[in-house]
Amino acid sequence: MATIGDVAREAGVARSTVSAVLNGRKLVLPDTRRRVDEAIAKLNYSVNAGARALATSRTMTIGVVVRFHQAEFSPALATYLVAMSDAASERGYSVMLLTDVDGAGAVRRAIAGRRVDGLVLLSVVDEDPRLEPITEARFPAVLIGMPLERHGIDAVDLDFGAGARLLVDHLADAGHRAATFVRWPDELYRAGSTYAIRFADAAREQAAARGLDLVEVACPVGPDQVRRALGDELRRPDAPQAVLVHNDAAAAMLPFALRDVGFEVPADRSVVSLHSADLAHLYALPFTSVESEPEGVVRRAVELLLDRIADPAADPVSRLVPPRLVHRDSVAFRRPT
Amino acid sequence: MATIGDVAREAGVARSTVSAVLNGRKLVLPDTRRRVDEAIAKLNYSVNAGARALATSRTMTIGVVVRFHQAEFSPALATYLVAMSDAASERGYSVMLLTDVDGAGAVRRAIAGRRVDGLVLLSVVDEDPRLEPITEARFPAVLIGMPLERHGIDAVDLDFGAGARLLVDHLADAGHRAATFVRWPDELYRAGSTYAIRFADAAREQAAARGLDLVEVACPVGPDQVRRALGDELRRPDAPQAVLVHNDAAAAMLPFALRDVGFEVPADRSVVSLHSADLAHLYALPFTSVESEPEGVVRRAVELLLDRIADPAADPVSRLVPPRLVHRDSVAFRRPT
DNA sequence: CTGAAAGCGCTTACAG
DNA sequence: CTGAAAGCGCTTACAG
Repeated sequence: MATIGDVAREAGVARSTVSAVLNGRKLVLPDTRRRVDEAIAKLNYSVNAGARALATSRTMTIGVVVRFHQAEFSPALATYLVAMSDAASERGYSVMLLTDVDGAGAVRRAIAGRRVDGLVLLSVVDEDPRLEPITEARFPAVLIGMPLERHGIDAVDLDFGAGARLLVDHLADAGHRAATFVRWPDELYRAGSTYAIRFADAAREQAAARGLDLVEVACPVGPDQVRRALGDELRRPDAPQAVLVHNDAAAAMLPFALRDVGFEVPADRSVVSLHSADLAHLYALPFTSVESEPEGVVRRAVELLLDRIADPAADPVSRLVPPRLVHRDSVAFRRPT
Repeated sequence: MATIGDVAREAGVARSTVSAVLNGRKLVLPDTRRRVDEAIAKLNYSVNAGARALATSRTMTIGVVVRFHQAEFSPALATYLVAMSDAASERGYSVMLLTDVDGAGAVRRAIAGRRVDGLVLLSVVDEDPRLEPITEARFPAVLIGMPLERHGIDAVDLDFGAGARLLVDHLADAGHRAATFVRWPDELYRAGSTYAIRFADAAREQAAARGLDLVEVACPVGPDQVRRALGDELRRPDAPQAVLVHNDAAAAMLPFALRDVGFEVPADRSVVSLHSADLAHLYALPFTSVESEPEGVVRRAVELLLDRIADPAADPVSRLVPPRLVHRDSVAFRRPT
């Protein structure tokens, strides 16, 4: 493999001159630049990223720390990772995958080995143990997720609170006065899942404000159990005419549960949901809904991280990505009773 | 951040001595080693991976080239990526994500920038354009997928042919003489999807050998269309009593399609399938089946790659991971007619 | 067994 | 505008 020295020799200039044209610095005579470019092409030269990293102490790679969490909906993870890599490479960065059951250890090692310029943490929860090594080293990082206590670390996430309000308003605007709120299992809230908590809190508050009665149902785990639980709930004689869903498994199974009990949407039930965009696509979910925005969230995260790398001392920033309501005619208008 | 020089000074030895203990070389007096270890602990030193890479010309990272393919079942991708990272880090390697619509370009750049010691290509198809830059540079790489022409590149994949034979045998052993073969859309075969082709070829051959009539149904794309197509097929009066599935969307929708037409498994239909392990888990698929083995395949791929990096001149190897049949009582015994 | 020296392939002041 | 020199943080022969 050719080195910068080979190119310099071929072009009859100093290595620093080659470096100058490589880095697009001015102050190189057009003619010299041309000779260097020719030498580069002739030798098929390409700069050694590692050597450059050592000289500049910038690796031009960001680490993405994925939390290993069987319980959650993993299919969406690939979308986040690919989007991350795409967004990063647009800005000249590469992405290194950091997986380890011991997330804090992975973070610590990544920082210590100086293999990355910054970190993106996926699926951040409240009291996330991965935050400590970051604050300790004052290392550039951004959280995807919005824990209550961010310890001065930048964070970005979909605005789940606003999403909940959008959905509740949509039901209330259509004249509904009560809704079944199908939500995640209790464990998820206890585990500090920030999006689940923010959605539920906002949903309750907005429902109260709009005079919508919320009947909460915590879903079990596992497709069959979910389907059965939904069926039982739908069959209840005093069940509300509307369903508000924040639970990917439930959103996926609801069409089947509705069919099980012979209900049509929106004739028998109005349904709104907030769920993963991947899930919606995979199951072709037919509900008016707010969907996660992996590309938007990830793009913001990468922007924030590069800003942070550029200016480590700037004030910490938290960014909520505004949710969008996608209409799919799953809500019927009810006359106020 | 402390450097090796700081440690050497602290311990009162030469930098080369620190390097020796760092790399576990013998020939360091126990006492010296102890002093060095103490200095390392005191300074919280950790070797700079980039500098080491430059000195050794081994980056200790492998690149994974993911092909961006909306049509396929992406949810499984995350499992492959995480498994890859886990397997790599067990061996002291990191994983860099290489995503680019231009796969060949991504490969070329990764090789040129010397950011990785080797490459793993995901979802390889026949005539895959990413192979050329690899053979051209004689760069260590392994394919996940088994294209007809491997150009001397190592490859590993689940043995889809053996999987097909296992399933066909299972039906034939149970006395079935005919089966509906629900397979992928024609485009996938035309696109050179190696697993689809190998499964279909082996299924046909084994079915012929075992006297099992195969009625082929190429599934459409999209959950609703798939479900409808399956329902139509099941309702056909002359349809076989058995169903052989190789199509993830169909496997996922089949339980619902069966319910749509009021069929029980295995009473009304015997079903066997080969599908993604992630899919099986996500939908809790109740079929006797062969499942993809992401962890096994990925682990083998990483092993092969590290072997290749260690010995670039060794003969190319192709490894088929043996499939396992998981029994779920979805096949009924039929008396020979 | 330990240490001084050269080198990995770059970049970046700094003279000229 | 160009080039010689030092340095980034390691490793690896090679003397001693």
